[in-house]
Amino acid sequence: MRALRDDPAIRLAIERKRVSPELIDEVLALDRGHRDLQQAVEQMRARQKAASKAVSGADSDDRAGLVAQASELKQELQAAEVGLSEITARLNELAFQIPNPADASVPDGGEDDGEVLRIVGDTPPPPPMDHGQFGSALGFIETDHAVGASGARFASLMREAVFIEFALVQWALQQLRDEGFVAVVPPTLVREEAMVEAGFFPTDRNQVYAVEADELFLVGTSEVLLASLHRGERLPPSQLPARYSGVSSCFRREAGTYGKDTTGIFRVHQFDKVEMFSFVEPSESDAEHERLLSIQEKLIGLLGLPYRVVNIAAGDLGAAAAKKYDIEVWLPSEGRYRELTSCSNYRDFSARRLDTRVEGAKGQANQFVHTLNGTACAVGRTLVFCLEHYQRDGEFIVPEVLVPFTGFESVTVR
RNA sequence: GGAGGGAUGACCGAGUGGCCGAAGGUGCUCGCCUGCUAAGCGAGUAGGGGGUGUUAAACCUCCUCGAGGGUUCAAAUCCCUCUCCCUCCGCCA
Repeated sequence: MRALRDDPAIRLAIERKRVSPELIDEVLALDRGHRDLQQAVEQMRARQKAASKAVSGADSDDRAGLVAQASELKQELQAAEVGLSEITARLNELAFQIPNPADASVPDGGEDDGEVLRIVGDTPPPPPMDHGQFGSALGFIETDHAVGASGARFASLMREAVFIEFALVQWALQQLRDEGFVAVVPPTLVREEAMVEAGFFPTDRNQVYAVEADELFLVGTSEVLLASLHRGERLPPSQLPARYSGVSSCFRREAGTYGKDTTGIFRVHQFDKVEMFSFVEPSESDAEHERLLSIQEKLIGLLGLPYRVVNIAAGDLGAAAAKKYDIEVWLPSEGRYRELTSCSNYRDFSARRLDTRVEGAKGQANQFVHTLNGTACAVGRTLVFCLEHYQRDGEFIVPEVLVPFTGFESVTVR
């Protein structure tokens, strides 16, 4: 990453993510200074080592003098090392704030500047009830007690909704198994280290719940654990691509969203999600990105939901993503498209932090793998869309593909 | 929660202050030998950072023996902290 300091294109790609040029300048300057100092320190260390080595061969007459000499070099070395570690620490701190550069195919701009790639399906008018009202009427969504026990943005799913929830999970997992994904139920509490390596900290720290007493963090997505599956490993090329599907509850503080989506369960602190994660050869990551997207489109298509695909603009990308597609589904009660899934190519951003590499061909250096992730099924939110699109005269019709898993075809308001 | 034991290269395993980036073995690669197979013989075989170099080769240098810190002229080896694994006891299932 720092090796790409000389490529002006990279710099531009980073600046498109709304990073101040001053930060980049400072990092580059620090880097220059760091390397110079490192050279100097290494030379001193080499001399010191040589002096120290001379001691072992010397007989007792010379010994005292040689030790004194080595000792002196040691003093100088230590002084220089202090300077080096200071500059290293500062460099690291700043360098960690530099996001993954945006891909060339990513549009400029912010939240509203995403490029709509395609639109699939019709946009029906609002149903009689929005998903919250309908969910309550069906006895699917219970918030009163949940708010009392846990606070705003928490809810219980009840009755048939629970079976629909697990039907979605089961169905999605089976689809992914057919696509070659290895299913994983990972831990949802992780150490800080895991958050950093997966690329969430420091940037998204305020979105994460912390369990202070044990210094653990509740994951916002199973991606964190899936990423760590090959941490520190050098994979033989034959093991790639490696694809995993994770199921877990996800916890998000949703800081900074006060007043948004306060009705129903569109935006809650806790939800279940089936996630896809791929480790691939660097040359394969663009193709894999399209592949993950096509799986998402297939799943949403099978559920019969109308959607559009958006290529997210540079300023709206997270730190780790070089490129991201969101699939937004039409939410009839609001008369607009709302995000259901997203799918990112991190390239080697988190692979560097995780130290996950592929072995190079004979004589070639090992390379960092590329990692990608995408939502297969955000269960709660999928239910939201289904509650609006499958509302027929006060009756909820179970999407056809889920019926084998639920064992019932519809639910009537009681 | 209490008491011990451990973590070394792809793997097994030696190594209690300098000659250790690391014996030996297995595996793997290359070569030889053999009519195929097995056996045998010889050689090679860690990763990462920085630098010189037009790419590559090559070379220089530093770091890495679970992680981090300390002692020392010198640490795989001594001290401290942490993580993980194993055994025993307790506890809960």
